[in-house]
Amino acid sequence: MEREWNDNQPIYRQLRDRVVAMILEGVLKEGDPLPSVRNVAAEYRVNPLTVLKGYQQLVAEGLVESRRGRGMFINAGARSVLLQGERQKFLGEEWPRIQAAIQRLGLKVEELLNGSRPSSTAAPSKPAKSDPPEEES
Amino acid sequence: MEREWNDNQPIYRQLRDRVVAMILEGVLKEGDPLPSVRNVAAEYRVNPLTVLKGYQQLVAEGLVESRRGRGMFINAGARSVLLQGERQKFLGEEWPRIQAAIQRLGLKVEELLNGSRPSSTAAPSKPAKSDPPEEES
DNA sequence: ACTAGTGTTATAGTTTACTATAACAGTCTG
DNA sequence: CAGACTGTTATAGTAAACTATAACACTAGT
Repeated sequence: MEREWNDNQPIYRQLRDRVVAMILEGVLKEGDPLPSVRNVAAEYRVNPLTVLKGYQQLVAEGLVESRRGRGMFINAGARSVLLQGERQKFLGEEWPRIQAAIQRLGLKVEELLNGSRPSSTAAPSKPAKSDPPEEES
Repeated sequence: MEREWNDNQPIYRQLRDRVVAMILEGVLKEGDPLPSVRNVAAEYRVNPLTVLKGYQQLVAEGLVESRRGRGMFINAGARSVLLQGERQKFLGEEWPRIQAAIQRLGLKVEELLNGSRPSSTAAPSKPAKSDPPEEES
């Protein structure tokens, strides 16, 4: 897990998203306990309240159940619910935006979807003026 | 132009992004004036200060020049600088995240390339349990 | 000079996200 | 019961984003 935060989004939501990702990836299975609020807070150097807020987001979505004194546990069916809901959200809200951005930048969607698996430090050095969309000065 | 705001990101940055998009799309050409701070503020029902903040972001990036009493104007070279910088940012920061999400959701390249130009009300109804990645319970 | 259009700055208040510190409330183990 | 884990709530403070209102500074047209 990464220990750093993205400026674009509040920590508690990023936290929620990470748990969601872990569920989808199968790292966390249904019935499993989430790492404890205090543990996460300590490990990530973040306030326990912030962690709690992220977790309660998941409770509110019905993905996780909280049992006082025991911990927080992933509900049955969480994964398939997520798979469906997140898909819809992605296809309906994110992907269109992303696609527009790709087009604006003169990039090819197919190329991105096919050939690209940049493991980590993949900094493409200057596309060097490839194909600017129309130019009608 | 849309009149609505995304909760995920501060308005001033969304504003900045829209101008960037307009430059890339050629809606705004180099030398053109940006719509005035007060106009935008009025049209979008937003505080002039918020608009200014978005615009000054562009000034700080060297994309736009501000001339007191005249307006704010798009600098020469803005477009190509943008094309390069935004590409790098996209490929380096956004795309890896997006790709991970696509994989997690088990989305298929065809789904993304085909069905994804929903003019408005396009709600895909239940992908109906297509292909969950491994299942080893 | 006046006016109406630009960008810019000042003052001040609200809301949200995050923080620190501390206490409360259950569960389980010894 | 004591102690060590869980989640939860309370209190209070900081910083960022946004807002309302108002004034200042500059440019251009009349």
